[in-house]
Amino acid sequence: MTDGSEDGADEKKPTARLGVREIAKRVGVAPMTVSRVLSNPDMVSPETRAKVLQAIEQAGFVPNRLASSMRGNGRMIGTVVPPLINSGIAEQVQGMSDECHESGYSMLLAQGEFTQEAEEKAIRTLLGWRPVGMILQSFVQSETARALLTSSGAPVVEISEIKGRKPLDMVVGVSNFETAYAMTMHLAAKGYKRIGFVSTPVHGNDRLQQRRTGYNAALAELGFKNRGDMEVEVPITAQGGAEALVTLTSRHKDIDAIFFSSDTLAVGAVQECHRRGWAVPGRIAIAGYGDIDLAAQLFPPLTTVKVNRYEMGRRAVRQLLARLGGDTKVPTITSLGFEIVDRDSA
Amino acid sequence: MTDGSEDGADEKKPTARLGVREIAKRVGVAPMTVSRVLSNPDMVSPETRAKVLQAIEQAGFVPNRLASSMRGNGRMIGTVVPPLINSGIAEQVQGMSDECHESGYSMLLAQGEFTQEAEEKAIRTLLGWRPVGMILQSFVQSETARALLTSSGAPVVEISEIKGRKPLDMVVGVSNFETAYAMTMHLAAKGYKRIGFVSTPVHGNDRLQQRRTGYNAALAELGFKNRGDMEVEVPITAQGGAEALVTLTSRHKDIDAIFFSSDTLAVGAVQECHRRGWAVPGRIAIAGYGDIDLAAQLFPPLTTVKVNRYEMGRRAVRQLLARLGGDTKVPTITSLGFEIVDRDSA
DNA sequence: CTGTTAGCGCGTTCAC
DNA sequence: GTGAACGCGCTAACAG
Repeated sequence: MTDGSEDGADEKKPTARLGVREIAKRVGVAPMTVSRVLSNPDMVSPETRAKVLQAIEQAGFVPNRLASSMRGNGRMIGTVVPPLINSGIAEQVQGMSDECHESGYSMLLAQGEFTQEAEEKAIRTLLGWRPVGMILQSFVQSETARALLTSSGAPVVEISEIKGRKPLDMVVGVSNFETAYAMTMHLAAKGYKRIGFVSTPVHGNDRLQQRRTGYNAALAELGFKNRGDMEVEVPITAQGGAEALVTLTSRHKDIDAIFFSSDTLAVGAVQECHRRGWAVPGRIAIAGYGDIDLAAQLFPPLTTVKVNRYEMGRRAVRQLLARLGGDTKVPTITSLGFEIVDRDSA
Repeated sequence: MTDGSEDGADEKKPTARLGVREIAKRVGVAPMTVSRVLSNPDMVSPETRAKVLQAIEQAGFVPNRLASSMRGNGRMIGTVVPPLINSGIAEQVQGMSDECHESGYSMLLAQGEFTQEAEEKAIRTLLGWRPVGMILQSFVQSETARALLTSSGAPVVEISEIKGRKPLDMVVGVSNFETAYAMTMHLAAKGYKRIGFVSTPVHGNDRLQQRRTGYNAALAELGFKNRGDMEVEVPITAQGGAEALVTLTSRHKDIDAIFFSSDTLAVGAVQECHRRGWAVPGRIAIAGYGDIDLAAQLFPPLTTVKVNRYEMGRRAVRQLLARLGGDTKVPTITSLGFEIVDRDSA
């Protein structure tokens, strides 16, 4: 049944499946020895080791990590992220990926901006692979998902808002409230008195919610007015930013500054200003969030909130690995700093 | 040894590991029945099925895909991609991811721009997970890696240059040669006579190599000169684009157009022009590649080459799945179209 | 240092 | 429609 090409003899099937077993047979040692060469080379005598390694090389043998994982030696980290396009998430993924590979782990990726059901499904799928740890890009919404995560026993890092809801396990992030509060105050300090706020849809996104809250907290403290009419939600595209600018400036003739919750939006708005011949910040000041690569090069250079997304990704993985390494006093919450980068656009 | 908390009695360990076995026991059926409920529900009587599903739900059981994979029922696709930042690759990843999840597959991601050794290592790691298929973002360089891939038996899609080296298996992509040739001709047709070319480092990147070749082929056909001094390589950042603009314009006072191999670079160059008060395209024309979201919103709107990266990602996965589904006459090469988007910057 | 034994969770015969 | 037994590739634990 297996292969009809050779005689029925039981010797030397040409297609014998490659495994530690087969390698062991070829070298004349026990499978366990091969396994040790792979994971604890020091426990094997140099000569044996050399012979085994050579056989492995020559056979093109790649150890089966599925089997290792089943025996409790998993090296996979599962992660679910929002859409990569325009969002700055790409840098986080890069950071996670770099850190993972440097430590010999692989990264399983699931994507989507989530309804509770979709989030739950993604998490369920990931958990099916029995990852040794999970990294999520926001607080988990669904109760079922939280239960699943907990009972999986895998450590979890949420990259999210630092304050607020009780984390499932560990959190890495910045206080979005603080950043937005700080930027709003910064704009006020520079003399702007009518400050608008533009973001992508906040529903179900605790980071954006906190930014909006921070903005409003600052306004309240300053005694500035906002009956909700200083805020707009748009899709995360340059066009969205341009449209928000139009909406807000036509709604409020005297608006003098707009704080965008994403550099992508801010860049779009600046282009719209050029198109209309409006001076930035003369006619209207523009501030962004994220400090993307383009921000410093933009004309005029963009005032923005700098958060080190790449580092956030790395940290998340590092915390996970520390916990896995048995480090019992890994911090539950890691708050990365941020910076208000004051350039010319505001 | 397993758990010291309960009495030594052999009944009802509270932490009995959850598997089909355990679910089966709770419902009072055989493990196989549970398995069938999961994969071939129709083979089980409705009442039994309902009971099983309920037990699964209530226990929070997530089937172990590692085990399924070991039995030849894998649902994982491995992929190695260049850095996500600024590169437009994010859209491809999004496309792959969407298509994967819609079809019930998971995506294992490895990253890096590659030396041969790094590429080989990444591929080896991925193959360790026994993916049912692999998607690579360029032609595989290393002979060893090619051998590994081949002997793994997994179908492979290279997202790459369409023409040139013989593909390992399947290819999805555009002809970068054609696109660059077309854009260069387009610029010439609009009257530009001194056309420069800027790209990120082409070494080891067949797509960029083909773009440069296409550009040069067009120049030659047009009778335009380029002794290599009309070309510059810079990092893939907005700043890189700005610097390339400066380099090229100071080297050639009469240069009248620059074709950037990436929109990111072109956007940076346009900002530099604003800074210098140069009219675009009056003083110098700028063309990009990729048609990123910002391109259409840029001031002035960017003339660029549009390739549907998201769709490329989806197609790659679809080809893989078609092959896996037993479709024997899956095309080996899929060439997606492209479009010269003529806007105002050139 | 090396070999032996047992079993991870599931799918797959092949009987009933 | 259902169940029992075996094996996938690897490795922890214990001998030798």
